[in-house]
Amino acid sequence: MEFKPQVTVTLAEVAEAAGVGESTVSRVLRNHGSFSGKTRERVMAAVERLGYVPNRIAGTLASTGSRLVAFVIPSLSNIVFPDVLRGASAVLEENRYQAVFSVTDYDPGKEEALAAAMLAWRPAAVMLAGYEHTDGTVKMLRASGCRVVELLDLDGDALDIAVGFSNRAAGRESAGFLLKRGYRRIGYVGHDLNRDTRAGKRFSSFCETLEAGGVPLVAREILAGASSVENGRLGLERLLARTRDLDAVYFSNDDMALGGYFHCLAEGIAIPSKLAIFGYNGLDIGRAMPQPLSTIRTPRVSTGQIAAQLVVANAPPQAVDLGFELIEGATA
Amino acid sequence: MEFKPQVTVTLAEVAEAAGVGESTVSRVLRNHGSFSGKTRERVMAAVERLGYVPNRIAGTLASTGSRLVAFVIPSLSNIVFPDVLRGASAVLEENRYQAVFSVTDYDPGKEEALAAAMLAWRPAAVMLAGYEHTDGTVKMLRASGCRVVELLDLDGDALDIAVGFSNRAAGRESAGFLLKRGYRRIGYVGHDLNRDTRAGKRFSSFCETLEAGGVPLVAREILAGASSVENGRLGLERLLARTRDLDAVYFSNDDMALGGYFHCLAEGIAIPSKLAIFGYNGLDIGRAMPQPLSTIRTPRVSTGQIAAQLVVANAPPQAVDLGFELIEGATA
DNA sequence: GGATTTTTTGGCAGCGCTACCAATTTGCTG
DNA sequence: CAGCAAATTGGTAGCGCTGCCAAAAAATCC
Repeated sequence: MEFKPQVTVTLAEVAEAAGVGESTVSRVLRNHGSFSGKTRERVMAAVERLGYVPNRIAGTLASTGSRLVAFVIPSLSNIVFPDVLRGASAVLEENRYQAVFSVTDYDPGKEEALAAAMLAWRPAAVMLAGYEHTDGTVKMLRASGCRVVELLDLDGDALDIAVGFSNRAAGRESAGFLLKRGYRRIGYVGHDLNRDTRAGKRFSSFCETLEAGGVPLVAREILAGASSVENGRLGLERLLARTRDLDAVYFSNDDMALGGYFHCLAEGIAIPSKLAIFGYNGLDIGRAMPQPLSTIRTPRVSTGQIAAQLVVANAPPQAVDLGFELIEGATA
Repeated sequence: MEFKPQVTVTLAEVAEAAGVGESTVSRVLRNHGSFSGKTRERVMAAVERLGYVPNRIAGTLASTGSRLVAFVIPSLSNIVFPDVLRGASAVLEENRYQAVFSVTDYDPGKEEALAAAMLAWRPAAVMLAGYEHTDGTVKMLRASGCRVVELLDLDGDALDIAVGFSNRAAGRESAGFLLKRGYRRIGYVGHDLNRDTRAGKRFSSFCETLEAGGVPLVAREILAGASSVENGRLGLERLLARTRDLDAVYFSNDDMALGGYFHCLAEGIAIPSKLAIFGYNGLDIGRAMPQPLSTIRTPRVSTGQIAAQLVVANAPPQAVDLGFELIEGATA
């Protein structure tokens, strides 16, 4: 079946079929400029009859500004990014923008290569996670002249637009909450921090806050892989095997925390009396647990929405703090 | 900062700077055709010096075939689709293809509109979920001449390429498993089936198999919203409130099943002795549960990978059955 | 060394569309 | 009905690149 035909109908053919000029067809189709109702009908009839689909590649090349928005994201496994994409894509679709994406696997070098590939499409904007980019990436983005949006981080200097919240503040508040609740032997279970720099920021400010409170972190278990339920479970198991008497554990993410929760369930460790658990992200899943997860709810979808809105509106450079919400839950 | 400059360096400028012709630069950059090592160096130096980024829009227009792959997916909340994108994007990136996507919210009308918008970019292929498309969508895709890949379903006739597995078979095997285990009062908790037609197919063949086994479905609870942990919990609660003595419940998805599991935990309902739970998808989370979830593991990532590989290789029309795996788990 | 063959190279016509400008038609005013 | 403004319309030059072809340069052969 579908092999090579590719019988492309062009604007010129529509114009001829409708008996009008090319520019008239173009104006009607974009609903831009003026034309009579009768002309409009003739053109639309021809479009319909020929099954014409405008060629946006050609249109973009001929005009200025592309209605493409490029996302260069670290991962699709970490639910954060699909959530951001979801928020953004709804807004973009409404405004007839098109989203393109690629995945860096938290590798700054790959980010640079992919950003370059993206720029080749001359997007209206490039959206990236956070502030940690190679010099090459920064230079390229600066030179490109296209809008740059850095997402989900506010601890640093934005290249252009930034939308998100402070991960440091999130770490700080998490620690403050645990301190306030009276926990004194606190541990940490996390995934690879070198790659996920936002998790790294949360962790370091968490530790600082604990120290400032006179209750430094007792132990940590950092797993090489990605954030996952399985790793959370494994991490807590290892941590507890090594360190006795912990009374609370901070997890780098809700899925990790859920894994820890499962471990406690399986081992009969009472939560929170014997061990408290605190997560990060505020996934829906945490609310459905028998004991709602204590965590920080982050504005993932709205980060995407706001970012997209700013791009569509061609807003001036700015940093938008969407904040986050500490959820007390029942696990800490 | 970044406001309007957009100082675009063009191929012609690079050619001039390198003291060679445009086509020579083009050949060097694409590593296509022949040129001497010395020329190569001169060109690369000029590219470097000017910070030239090729314009793929122009390149695509001038050449034939676009290296863009369009995904028209129902949702980004349902983890299935990020997983598919993940598998596909890795393969596409390796082959210098670019992924573009948009989200239909399980709305066939929106699918048609978005597919049309996608086609305007003249992609090499369009990837869609399943076989249920409007006549308009089908006609458009057929006429477009671009490759069409239908994902995650094999119960129907493919337009061109199909990659996935049979949802009917999955429903059948799930039912067969529960029957074999001796469950006799079986219920169902699911999300909106009109929208998610693949879940609908699983459900109907599940019911047929139960009936064939002489043990028809006892009760069902179908929630309006999307598949989620919260809805699973709520759904099971409602189902049990209405129908007593169920001994097993089939959920439309693992996250729904997890919600059901949480409900049982909270209510002290013993699993599986008092109530068995069976899911669908085989998410990682199911393996980390204190009692591993009984479910069907679907090849989500590899569906994306294979689909992308076939497109990149411009393979002939075919249907690829990736199968699925029934995981016995401990909840049923 | 001259004749061929092979490798490199540059020129230029589009790809399908939009932006700009000028030409034409229509509508109104007095 | 002339006279002018406003609304429509068509022509056409690119947008930046690739593909084709022919010219030029280098390599090979007898």
